[in-house]
Amino acid sequence: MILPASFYAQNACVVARELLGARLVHMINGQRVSGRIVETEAYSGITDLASHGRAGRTPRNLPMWGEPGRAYIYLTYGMHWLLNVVCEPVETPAAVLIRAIEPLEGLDVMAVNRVGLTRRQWTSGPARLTTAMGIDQRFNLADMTTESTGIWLEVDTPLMDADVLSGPRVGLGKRVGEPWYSMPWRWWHASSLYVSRWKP
DNA sequence: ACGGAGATCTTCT
DNA sequence: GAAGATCTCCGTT
Repeated sequence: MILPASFYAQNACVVARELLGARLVHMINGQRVSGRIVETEAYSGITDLASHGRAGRTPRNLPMWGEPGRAYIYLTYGMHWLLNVVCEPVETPAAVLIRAIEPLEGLDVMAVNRVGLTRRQWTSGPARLTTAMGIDQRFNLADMTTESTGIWLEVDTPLMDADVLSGPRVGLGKRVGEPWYSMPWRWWHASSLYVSRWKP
């Protein structure tokens, strides 16, 4: 079952938690390339100082104010595309960043897109997974609640709370005491080998 | 295992 | 003009 817009209309933290275990699918030339989501982060509201939505509406963050269930894709560090799903009602800036997936289908495609790297390196990071799955700015604003766009999220393996951990978000000023650091808005599958910043 | 730096360019101050 | 929701390579330990 493809996740509907009503699902994404919920609070971004709820969506981030519930997306763990869902499957991200990209149809490439009739072939399913997919993976199970094992790590997410929530960004919500103009009071979230870590979010692109903090400074009001800008050309880049416009998708965050739009329809829930759309893709928000942007370039970071001049070379990496990051995939978010827009959440909460229209006019509320919120999104969930997909940070890591476990490869499931189209492994041959991923191997080509991530040549020279180990399987664990294919998709264990927000920019790694977009590269592996062939997702870039072409899909910004794409509707992820229908197969017609070629990219969507579907129900796969819902996780129990016992299998889920949460903590501070990654990659923002790492100083303890900053307001965004105190918010544990990153969720991950505790036992997955494909979580970013994985430590043995 | 860990840390530092370079890559590369858009966005906002 | 500086920083950025990152990744990889190369150095040292």
